[in-house]
This record gives sequence, structure tokens and C-alpha cells, in this order.
Amino acid sequence: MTETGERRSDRTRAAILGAARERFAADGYERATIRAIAADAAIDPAMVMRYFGNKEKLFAAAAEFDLRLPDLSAVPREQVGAALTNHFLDRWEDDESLKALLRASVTNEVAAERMRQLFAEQLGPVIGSLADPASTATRAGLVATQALGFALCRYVLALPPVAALTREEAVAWLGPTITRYLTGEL
Amino acid sequence: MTETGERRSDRTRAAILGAARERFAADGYERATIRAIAADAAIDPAMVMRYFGNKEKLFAAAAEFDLRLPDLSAVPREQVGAALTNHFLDRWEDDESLKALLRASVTNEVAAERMRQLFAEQLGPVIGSLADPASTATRAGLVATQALGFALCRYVLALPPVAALTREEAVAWLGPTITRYLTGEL
DNA sequence: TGTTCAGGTCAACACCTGTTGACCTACGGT
DNA sequence: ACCGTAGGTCAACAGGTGTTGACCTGAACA
Repeated sequence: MTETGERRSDRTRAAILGAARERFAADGYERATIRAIAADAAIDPAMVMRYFGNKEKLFAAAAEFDLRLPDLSAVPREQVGAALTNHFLDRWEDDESLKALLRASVTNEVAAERMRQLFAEQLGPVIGSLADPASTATRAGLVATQALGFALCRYVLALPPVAALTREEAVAWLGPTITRYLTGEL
Repeated sequence: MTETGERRSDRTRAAILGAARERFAADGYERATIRAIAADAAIDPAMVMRYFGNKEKLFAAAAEFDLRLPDLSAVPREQVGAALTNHFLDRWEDDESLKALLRASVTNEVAAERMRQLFAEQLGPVIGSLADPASTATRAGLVATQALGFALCRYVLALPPVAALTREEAVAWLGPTITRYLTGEL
């Protein structure tokens, strides 16, 4: 064990983070209790405090998130929306973090601020080269309205017609919308 | 007072409902406490229970909502999205109920169910005549993704670029999207 | 004048929350 | 054999929650 730097504490730390992500994603910030998270991770609630200090810091650690946005400069201009939509759906489905962040951001100011950063600091730069730089922030905001709205309806509210869409249908509907927000005039 | 049927209790009941709407809209379901709502309405917390039974029923009463959707059959086909967008923005801004419903629906199942009903039972019928009836539910769902997403970003998360849009800009961007979701092919 | 009852107050309940600190245990280094 | 310490357990705290029931008050009506 001295060879690999993996200590005993690293595993519990990871277990807590995993359980926290699941609970925050399923229940939102206030209903996800430290006791429940600790139970899921099969440890004592006091350990959570030892490792993360308090609930807010635990959430901050659990909701750290990188959109891992691809380079869009190689994509044909009219397909840029479809590419982004596909990437968003991927990113949404292989990780509980985004759902946790969305659910919490509605009632928790720290989470809301992180959401704002996500679209300003990660999406902004990637789309900056697609149109007039002065409009980048607005375009990022518009993309956020459609991307978060779709995620809200599909993964959180589970509106039946939205949850029932196949990946292809979703991309076919949202792609052109996103493309227009990214490259349309005005 | 015997003339008008307005009893003393009607005013307190209305005061409670008003305070409840504000608190639920500002804080979400779990953080809006009965004690705080009672304090806002300048009454005793026990009165809230007398009038509404329990917190869930209070919320149900506070989040009763009618979108009051206009008849769209008279509107030119290409402007139907702009008309709906304008109506949504109006409806959103002259009432705290929708914000309360959105904030709560993310963590409260009763609220989420009411949200689903809103778009299925109120939006569905109004847009049914615009396209193939078999696609009505899907179209209503798509409109929901954009409408709720915009409201989420503008009124709840307060994303700066989205909150900064003027009414005209918002309608110019969202209108065509909504129109396509209502009347576009596929 | 006396009774009734809608409307309101008050104090308490049982429970759950985040958080703390005192204590235990096992193991690596000397 | 000893000790220091990383990692973990346990019980309790202080405060907040929804909810309840016993009690008060004042006016309408007989």
C-alpha cells in the first residue's frame, strides 16, 4: 500500500462523495441529510464532518463539475447545436453531479452561483469563436435556458412526453434551437 | 357585514395564502416554514393548521394555478410562438404562484405532479388544433422545456445575461423556438 | 342576561437536523 | 515493548420542525 499512494482514508472519502452525489441528486440540498449520506456510505455521520467540515463544503465538493465541452471549431456551423446537445445529454447521463447541482441550485445559493459559473466560464469560452464576441454571454445564457429546461423536464420533473423522447428525437428538436442561439443574428 | 358574504375568516385565510405564496416562491417547499408564513401573515402558526390542515395542503392551496392561456386559433401561424411567449412572461410576472410552483416542484412530488398537469391539461388543449393531434403531448412537452428553462434561468437562478434581456429581446429569441415546437414537422 | 361558537392564543409534544467532543482501536516506526 | 497517530465510534448538544390540544375572547343571538 505504500507503493500506490492510496490510503485508507481515500476510499472512505470517495465513498462519502459518491453517496453525497446520489442523495443530493435524488433529494435536493435540504432533504439530503448528512445522516442519510453517512448511512449510504456505511460510516458514522461524524466522519462526514471530519472529512468535509460541514454540509455546505460537502456539497461544494460533491457538486464540483466539469462540462468537458468539446472543441466546436471543427464542427460544421449548422451542426454545432446537434453536437452540443448530444454532448450535454451524454454529460447528463453518465454522472449524478449535474442533477445534484440542478436540484440544489433552486434552493441553495452556493449551488446557484456554481451554476452561473458553469455557463459563464465553461460554455462561454467554447462558443466565443462562433459569433460576435460581444454577444457571447447572451448566447451562453440562451443555451442555458434550453439545456437546463430540457434537463429539468426530462430528469427532474419527468414530464412524460419529454422523458419519452429518444436521443435522436431530442437532438432533432433541440439541435436547431441551440444552433440558432449560438449563431443566429441579432 | 351580513350583506357581503365576507366573513372575518376570509381575510385571514387570504392573508395566509398570500404569505404562503411569497415564502414558497422565495424559499422553496422545505425552507418555507409554517412559522415564517404565520409571522408574515401576523397570526399564530396554529391558525395555519386550523385553516389548511397541514403543510402539504397549504402548499396545494397556495400553488393552485391557472395559466389562463389565450385562444391561439386567431393568431397568424408564424406569430403563435411570440404570442405564447408574451403570455407566459406576463403570467410569470404578475403572480408569485408560478415561481412557488417551480421552486417547490424540484424537491416536492405533489408540486411536480401539478406541474405535469399544468402542461398536459392546460397547454395541451390550446395547442391541439395547431398540428397533428397525435403530436400534441410531445409539442406541449417541448414548449415546457423552453418555457420552464427560461423561467428557471431568469427568475430562479438569475443568470445575468438571461435576467438582462428586455421583453422584446426575449420574445425575439424564444418566439421562433416555440413556434417551431408547436408547428414544425416531425 | 346568559349561552354559543367562530376565531384566536399559548405552551408543549415528539421528532429530526447539523454539529461537537470525548473516547476507542489498530498499526507503523523506533 | 512502547508510543503516536490515522481512522473510526458513540452519545449528546442546541436549535428548529410540523403538529396538537387545552384554553381564552368577544360578539351575535335566544
